[in-house]
Amino acid sequence: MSLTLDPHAMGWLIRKLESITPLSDLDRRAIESLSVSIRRFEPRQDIVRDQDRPSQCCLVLQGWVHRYKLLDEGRRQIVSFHVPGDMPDLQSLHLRVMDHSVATLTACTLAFIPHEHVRDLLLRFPSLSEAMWRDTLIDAAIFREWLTGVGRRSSHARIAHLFCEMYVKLEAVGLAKDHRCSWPLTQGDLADALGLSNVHVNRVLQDLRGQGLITLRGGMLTFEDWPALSRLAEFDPTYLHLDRREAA
Amino acid sequence: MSLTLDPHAMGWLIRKLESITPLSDLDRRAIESLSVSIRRFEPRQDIVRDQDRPSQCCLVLQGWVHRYKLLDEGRRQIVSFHVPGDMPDLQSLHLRVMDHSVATLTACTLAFIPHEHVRDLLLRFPSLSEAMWRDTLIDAAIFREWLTGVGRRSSHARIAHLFCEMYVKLEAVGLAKDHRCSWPLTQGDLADALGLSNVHVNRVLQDLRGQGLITLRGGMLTFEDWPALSRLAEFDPTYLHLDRREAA
DNA sequence: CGCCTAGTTGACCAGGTTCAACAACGGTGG
DNA sequence: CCACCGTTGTTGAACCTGGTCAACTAGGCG
Repeated sequence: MSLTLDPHAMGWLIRKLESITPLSDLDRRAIESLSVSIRRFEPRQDIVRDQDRPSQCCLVLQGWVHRYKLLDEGRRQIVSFHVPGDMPDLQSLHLRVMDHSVATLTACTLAFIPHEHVRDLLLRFPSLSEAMWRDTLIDAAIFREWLTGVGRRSSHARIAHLFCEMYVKLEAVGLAKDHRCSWPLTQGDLADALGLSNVHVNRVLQDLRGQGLITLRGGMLTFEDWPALSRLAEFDPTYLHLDRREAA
Repeated sequence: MSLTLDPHAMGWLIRKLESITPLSDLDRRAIESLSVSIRRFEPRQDIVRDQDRPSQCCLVLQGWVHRYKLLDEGRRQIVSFHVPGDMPDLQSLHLRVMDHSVATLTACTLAFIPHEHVRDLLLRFPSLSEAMWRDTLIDAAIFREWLTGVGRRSSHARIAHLFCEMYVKLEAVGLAKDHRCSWPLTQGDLADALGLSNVHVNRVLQDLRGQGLITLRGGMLTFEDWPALSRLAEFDPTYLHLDRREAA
């Protein structure tokens, strides 16, 4: 649990930031020089809780993480999913009190970086400050898209949309290709993210499978017909604000 | 339309930022020294459109503004409402392409500040950079709360929650008190913000009026029973991250 | 006065929820 | 190796919140 230098761990963060903005060699080296402490977590374990005042940020190295809010009578709203490279509570840097919880979905490896170190880094490297601010802005853009989905999209489109979104995010950091990716969410998780009941999620999934759009089995998701699915979802990845220089 | 120095205009921004974080004299004077161009807008006029690449940020000086996304078949999702002191497209500073539109709700007065001036200001005053980053993070926190509402709250609670939220925001910049505030939204706007139909909004409003919780007439909203309404809404203002030093 | 927008009402309808029971799966311990 | 158990997934039936459509009313403004 001591602070260690682990350039391999920081590689995830570099790759993630480079998926949304260009970094200089200097930036990369600055990130690599961060001391972090690495911790393993069980599946479904809280990392930070609503009302906490964290003094460090976490970086996902392995596994999936989610953020959620709890309401009365056990109602839960999941507000985001995170994969390696993401810093799910970067915001705690400037928002003292947590207004939601962060927890693992699968078994995870996380790196923790004290706020002071991050603050120091950002003061010394304004370009990194910009990159991380940008990251939190993309986070917000995804919230807007989810809000739009829950507010105005059919249950079919909502589920399809989340599939597309996560695939594109995973692909951007090299964790998915060929329209296949791992899918560790339960139907209950999906329901709580999309404002549906788990029964209904189950029925829509069967329908999407029946239409030959996806295969979902054993924690693996395959897009059998990406064009049809993304059309059904009205999926337009602009809101993810990826920096696709290679696509030019 | 020329750039002018207008400390009075910038007063709104100062008041807004001070509602969420302390500012130094230096910070305040730096903001006041910004050159801005002031423009008036008609009600329901677009300010920035989806897919645009704005080169300036706007600051609301008068009136209400909203942000929205358009889907097929005329479906609309409103993702936020903004009041004087807010900078609804501050994010465009780091997100080149708009993923939604910004438009007025009422007649408005807006100040425009070129991105370069803002960038320059933030580089010279890291504390302002922090304050504005924090502002965008609170923006995101509000998205999360809306998402939770649309996903998991009843229509009654959703409407009540929005009433509470806007009142607290207005009160924080001195635009509301005594549980009364102006309310320029149509029932259709409310519906598109909350993922409901306007017919249903109409019925819920009548119900809230019937229960003696609110009065809503002639663009004026009165909370007749704040405790009951905020309880119904499960409203907890933590997510607004206001800096309530005076409340200590 | 007349027009346009916003608000209101009723009747009908449907997407999605709830409840309850059961099946499939994976991991654990005997 | 198998029996057991908890979790996740699946199914059916009844129900209900909220949507749709269509008509009508009330204000606000030129």
